[in-house]
Amino acid sequence: MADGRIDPLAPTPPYRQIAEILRLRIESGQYPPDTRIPTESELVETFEVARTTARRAVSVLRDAGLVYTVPQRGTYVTAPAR
Amino acid sequence: MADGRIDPLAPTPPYRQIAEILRLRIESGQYPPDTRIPTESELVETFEVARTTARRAVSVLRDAGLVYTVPQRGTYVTAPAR
DNA sequence: TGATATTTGTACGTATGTATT
DNA sequence: TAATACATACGTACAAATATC
Repeated sequence: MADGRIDPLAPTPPYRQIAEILRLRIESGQYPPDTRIPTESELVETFEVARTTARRAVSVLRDAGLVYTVPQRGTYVTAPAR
Repeated sequence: MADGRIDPLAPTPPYRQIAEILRLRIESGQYPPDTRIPTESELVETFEVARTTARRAVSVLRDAGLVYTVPQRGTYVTAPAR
């Protein structure tokens, strides 16, 4: 599940699969620092999950310090410390 | 809202109010280390909130390291480092 | 000025799975 | 065989702030 799709039946729950996919995109530079990652609605459409699940995936990245969320704006990739 | 009840209309959301109440109980010794705090169902009944909200309150304490959850057992007060 | 759309925040209810007691 | 308890997921609704027209 290296990219694009998740497996709803896999032992790893969808929210973690999505978090992992997004994490890979961040670390690969596909989502550069301070750029916005997909909105919750976009994640819902892309991965065909409920918004709750999409939000939870994002919260994993936020807890990990990989992204930061600006209310009413979006979620952005954390710029590395310099 | 020092104890017992929450205000669903207060600017501080219910899940944070509940977390704060539980935190006060822990820090006051009402819930000693390694004892179990109320179950999700008990929190639902006590504070009259949805289970999701009760879970969320507990997750705040868990993230803060104040409690630890044992799946299928319950959530317990973290013993202080010695 | 006003209306609309977008996006996140919060909360509700419900269902199923899994593990323990 | 229940009953208990947490984990995950679904869908839904409304609020608040922002952006856009």
